[in-house]
Amino acid sequence: METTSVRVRFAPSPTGGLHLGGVRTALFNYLFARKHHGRFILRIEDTDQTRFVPGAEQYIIDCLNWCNIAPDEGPHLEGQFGPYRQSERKATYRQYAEQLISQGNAYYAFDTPEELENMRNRFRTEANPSPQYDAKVRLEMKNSLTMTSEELHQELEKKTPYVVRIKMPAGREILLNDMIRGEVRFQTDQVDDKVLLKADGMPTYHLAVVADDFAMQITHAFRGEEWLPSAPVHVMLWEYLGWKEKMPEWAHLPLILKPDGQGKLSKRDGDRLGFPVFAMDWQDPKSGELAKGFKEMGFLPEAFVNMLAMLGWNDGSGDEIFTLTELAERFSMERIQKAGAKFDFEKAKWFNQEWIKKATVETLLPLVSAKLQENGIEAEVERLGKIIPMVKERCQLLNDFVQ
RNA sequence: GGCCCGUUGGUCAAUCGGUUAAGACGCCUCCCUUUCACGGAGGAAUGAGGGGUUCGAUUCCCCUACGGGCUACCA
Repeated sequence: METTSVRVRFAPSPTGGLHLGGVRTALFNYLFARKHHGRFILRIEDTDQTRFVPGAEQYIIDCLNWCNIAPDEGPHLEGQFGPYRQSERKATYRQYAEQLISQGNAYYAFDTPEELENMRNRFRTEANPSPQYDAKVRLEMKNSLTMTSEELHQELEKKTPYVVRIKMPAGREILLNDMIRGEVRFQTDQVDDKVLLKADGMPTYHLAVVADDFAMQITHAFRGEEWLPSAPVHVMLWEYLGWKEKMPEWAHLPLILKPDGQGKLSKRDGDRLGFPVFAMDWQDPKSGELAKGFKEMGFLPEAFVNMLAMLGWNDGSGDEIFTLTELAERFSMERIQKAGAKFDFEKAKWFNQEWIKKATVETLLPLVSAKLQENGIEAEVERLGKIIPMVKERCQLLNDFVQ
């Protein structure tokens, strides 16, 4: 049946440059789709109007194209599951939020930011530094669970700003079967009543992923490990909305860590240690600040993608140099590492060197001559064609040809 | 603090109860080479700690330690 075919999505927010971890998530989605002859979808999660950055969406598409992992469906393509931009699906989210409210699985909350702050201050103790809006406190807050229906109608009538929160059930255990981690269990009492619909009418990530993964018939949902703690919210939503049988299989990918020290790799680490963390150059339209990309630094896309695939995954053979097609053939979620991996720029350069050695003069020639031109050097094609094979053995980066 | 995830050399990592615990990057030594690189031959370097289970644990279970993530009307 058609409906059982694999559909996966890469769902970034258009908030800036495309980070290594983001590209790798996209890559694993792509590889999985190719391996299973499925569809790879790009969905733009632009629900946070305050963080929206113009140009970021096109930039993401450009990065995927450069990496040769172009999506099959997306905002820039035809597709029967659109729109592929969440800002354009706004109406559907509200509809689901209202459905949840009428079912008693969600509620209106009128607490102002100040009131929330007060609540946190009031409940904050040494033992509980960050109090949550959960079953214990929701009955003390200003929401449709604590108001009479008259009060509720009044507030709604007055157009008082509100959010919609999920009502997490009490005393339940939620079991998540993660393709990488196996069974993960959560107690519903430990998770708070997350906001589903914001005061501006936009959904939060939580509502949007579930609604869209359902609408777009996503069969396997891969995302970074930072999402694991909110997975129980998503599972509850799939259940509340009555789609539990259609819930995708989850996989939470390990993080890419700083080469030194600890923690997630950030753009700052790249600046500090002298390597890029974005796929391509990214210029922030506001500050004008330019962040270097692997492409501009002289990486071949084949090498970049190869390197990323091997960061947290291997096929068990010990081989390391693979084309995208070979990767797709050998790829399996089960062989993805559970622990985060420290990024090693030296190893990344080695991958590039291997790919430069493998590359033919024909593929290198236009790239090298472009590099030379960037540096104001004009070179005859014929001469270049002779020089490249002589020097490519000693080049780690495309930029090394310039010297 | 709570919840969740993780832990094999400096780094990426193989091993799916029995191995002299692969391989790669980096590092070191030597060879090749006018230099660098490439290539070749070697070398140093690893199972966090403690309990179990088992004839036998890196591998399975528990505890501890350590690391990471989350704890927003951000994703």
